[in-house]
Amino acid sequence: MRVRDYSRPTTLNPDRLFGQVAQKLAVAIITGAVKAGELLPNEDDLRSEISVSRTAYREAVKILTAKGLVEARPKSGTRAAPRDSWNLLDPDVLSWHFEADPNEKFIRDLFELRHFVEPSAARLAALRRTPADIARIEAAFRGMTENPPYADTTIRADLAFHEAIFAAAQNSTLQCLASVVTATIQWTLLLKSVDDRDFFVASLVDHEHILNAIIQRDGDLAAARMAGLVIDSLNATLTFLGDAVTLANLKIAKIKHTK
Amino acid sequence: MRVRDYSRPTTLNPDRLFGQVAQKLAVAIITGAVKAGELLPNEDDLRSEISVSRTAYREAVKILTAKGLVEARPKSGTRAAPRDSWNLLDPDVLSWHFEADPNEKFIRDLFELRHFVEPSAARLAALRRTPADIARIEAAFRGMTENPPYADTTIRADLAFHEAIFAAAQNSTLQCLASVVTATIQWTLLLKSVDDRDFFVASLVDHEHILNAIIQRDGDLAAARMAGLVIDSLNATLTFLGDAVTLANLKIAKIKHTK
DNA sequence: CCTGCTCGTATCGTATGACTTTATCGCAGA
DNA sequence: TCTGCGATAAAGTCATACGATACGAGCAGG
Repeated sequence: MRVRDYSRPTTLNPDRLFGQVAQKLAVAIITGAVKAGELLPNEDDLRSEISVSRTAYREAVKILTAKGLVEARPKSGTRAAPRDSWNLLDPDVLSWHFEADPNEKFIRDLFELRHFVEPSAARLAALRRTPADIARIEAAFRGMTENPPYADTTIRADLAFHEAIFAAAQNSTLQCLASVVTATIQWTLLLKSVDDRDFFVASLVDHEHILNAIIQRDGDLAAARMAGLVIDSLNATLTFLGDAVTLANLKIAKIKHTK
Repeated sequence: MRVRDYSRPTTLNPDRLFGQVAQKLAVAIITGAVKAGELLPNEDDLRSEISVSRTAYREAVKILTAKGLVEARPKSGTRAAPRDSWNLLDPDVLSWHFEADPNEKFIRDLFELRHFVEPSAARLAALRRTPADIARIEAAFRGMTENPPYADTTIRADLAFHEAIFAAAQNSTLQCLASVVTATIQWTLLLKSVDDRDFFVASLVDHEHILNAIIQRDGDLAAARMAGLVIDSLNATLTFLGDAVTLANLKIAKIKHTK
């Protein structure tokens, strides 16, 4: 899929071997290429894909185990785990989903969760923000206005805007959900009708309103406007999601966009 | 701390060597015994604690890396990561916190997040529940009423009650936050004034109200009553949290309780 | 023919030693 | 003082070996 991944490098150094193996296996599980049955036999995998040692393979499996994607039992083998035991909120698991065909239910679930959480985060941010928080949010907003609509720096600024709001909420556990928000934003960028200037401008206005509400310490307003922004994003995303979306469509869309 | 851990065995087979090492290291990081600096040198740890091979040690480190607790860089060493890069919502990370002194800010954060999320989950459950969901929630509720107040089975039923509600909400990503709820419940049991019959009875009534609201498909009511239950839990928990709580106090409290 | 026991095999867990890669730090030279 | 190169330390990778055990196949007995 080769989606530009804006998430900071968390676990999987893509240049490290075990990270590559982990991602490869993870994608195989997420796409459903490997169901909830046996994993590709150790040695077969080693031999066919890239010849890696048992060490690298096992460390990759340990990473997947830690994220709930596989269950290794002493002698029965290493099986892919059922979906409801995956740590779907793990940043790596979220980003691995970009390598698979878009799953409409999953994306809807993500937006639903975001819709529950991010307005609350905005409310807290309005009530608790420090001057430093304001500065950080404003800086991110400036990054969105001073760069071309869908440029790389603009997108990063957008993600930084939302992360800064979560940080301003001063709740360490809530902050872990910022990765859910950034994931939905990336899904929107990927799925919505491309080069949509109107959407961009409207989104910019939404962001400004949120920023102002936070500056004014108006928690309810910040929450309401954040909720509105989430709804708008979801709608923009769903324009594409209605049809059966596959990697093939997406590639076509991206090609159209670039040329 | 030796808290009875009610979370289902996720990653860390406690009988497996790498799991023990991972937990030991994780607790050292969470308690702050290891700051955001170097980890205990590889060989030292191997030699002093339990002599484990490099294999086991490295696999433990990989688990911690996957959960964001440590960052391993080729030459600079394996350092404990700053707290804001931990996956605090990971079930294992949550349960490892029970091995450390209670951190009031952290527990408040957990409750705050729960207060944002669980009422929404209850609302969705009321709107989307299937007959099977109802049966599951009812079974859990019966488990709470038909057993002695703070018995093991009762506590498990309590946790099952909340998990069943999340399941009924039919949102895979939301469901991952059920572990946050179960963690707060365990913190409550650990911290509140023990053998508090009044609290138990009141809690039982709250649970019944929530169950009825879900049966009646009244989303708003279910959400409101769930919010109330969360607030009550928090208050019961904070009666103890006001003072400086240490493992020592807790042990005393538990001893008092048992004799 | 069916049941049950035993043994072999596959696979994970653990251990060990050696070699490679990479990034940091310090030294030397400009 | 600044620059750059090399020594070095730690993680990463590989190969190999052995132990333990769950599962299944095959054999023996009813």
